[in-house]
Amino acid sequence: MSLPHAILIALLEKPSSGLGLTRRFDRSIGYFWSATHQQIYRELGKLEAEGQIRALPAAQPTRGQKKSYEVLPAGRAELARWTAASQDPKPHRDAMLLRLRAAAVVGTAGLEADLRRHLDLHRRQLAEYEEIEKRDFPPGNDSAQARLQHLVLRAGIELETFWTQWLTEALAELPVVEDAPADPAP
Amino acid sequence: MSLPHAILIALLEKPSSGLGLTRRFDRSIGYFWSATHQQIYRELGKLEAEGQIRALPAAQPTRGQKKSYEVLPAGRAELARWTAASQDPKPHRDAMLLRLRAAAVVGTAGLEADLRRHLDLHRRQLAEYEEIEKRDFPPGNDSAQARLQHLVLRAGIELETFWTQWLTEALAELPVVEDAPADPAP
DNA sequence: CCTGATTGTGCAACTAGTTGCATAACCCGT
DNA sequence: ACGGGTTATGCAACTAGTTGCACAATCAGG
Repeated sequence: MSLPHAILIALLEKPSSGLGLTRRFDRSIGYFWSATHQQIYRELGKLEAEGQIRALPAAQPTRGQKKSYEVLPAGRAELARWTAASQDPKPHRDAMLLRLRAAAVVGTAGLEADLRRHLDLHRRQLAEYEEIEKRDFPPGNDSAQARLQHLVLRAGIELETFWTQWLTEALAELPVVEDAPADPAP
Repeated sequence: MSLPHAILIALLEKPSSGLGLTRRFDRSIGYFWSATHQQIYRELGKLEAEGQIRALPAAQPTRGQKKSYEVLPAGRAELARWTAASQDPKPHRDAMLLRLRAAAVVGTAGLEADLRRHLDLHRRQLAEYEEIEKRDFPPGNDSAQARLQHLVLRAGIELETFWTQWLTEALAELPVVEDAPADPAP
């Protein structure tokens, strides 16, 4: 149950509206957590009801009106509690690894195009993270906060680097095995 | 929707019962997909109803009876179709990255113990994968099937390697930023 | 033999995340 | 002042995964 905490972090870093949060989850926050706007609105409602956040006064909080939230002390306390609590790592699931393993039994036919597409997506993501790094973490800024945030961004960068390398290797393996033993061969 | 396909792969590699599958998902299959026994039994039921797999005859398929399944042609075809189909990568979510980012705002108090615990878990996982590599992929075996399976295992090994390095770095950052102190126990 | 642990299968309820759609205001060009 | 795009908020239904429990068969030890 981490989405509410991701939202608390984002709001502590900068109070925002639902859509503002959605945009930030699509961009920089995306390298450690992702969420759709529906999840975010639902969670904002819950967090407000629980007294962990509150809407900043602006005008009527009617529909179609921008409504910004800030974190209350209770929310900060809950976040600190959660951060320090022991948690088991969630099991990983990766469909691309699964598909490669499937290709070992049913053949690699049709796989190459999507491998290339994923490689491209990961390269773009990597480029974007490196852009963020250049912009937000220039050498010399060594405040404790910045170092921790940079560490998290580095994880994103290194994971994307891994995937681009791995997908490149996978593509190199493909042509060698280009057969499709689709049916039970005698 | 990948669990049924993970099961098809596992059954193609070796027909098994529900519990057998559960064990394999906990072990070697775990580096690309994980599932609980309840998920597996539910999915086996569905796959059988759809005619993608069938129970091997053994005795009465009553409760408490071991019941093994094998993949039917329809199942193999569906797996080949799924493998070749274009799929978007799922967004990643990692609670530990989230907690580090939280620590940048609410302090790192209480985090160290769990970082160490995770580091230990990833080291063990890495050792286990390297054991599998030594056992199942000795140098020289260069069949197409083996190369693809090895590639997938390498992904697991390299990801675990990344995490052990990253967590080590994270631990190195901690003492420097020990703010929000309550009762530090050195 | 009976008993209690282990193996093996399974249901039901819950939690988290996704998809599809609805609605309202506001902004801009004609 | 009107029609169409964009911004912003939100509900409802669905899918996937998790948790907690139930229950039958089998097997080992007293």
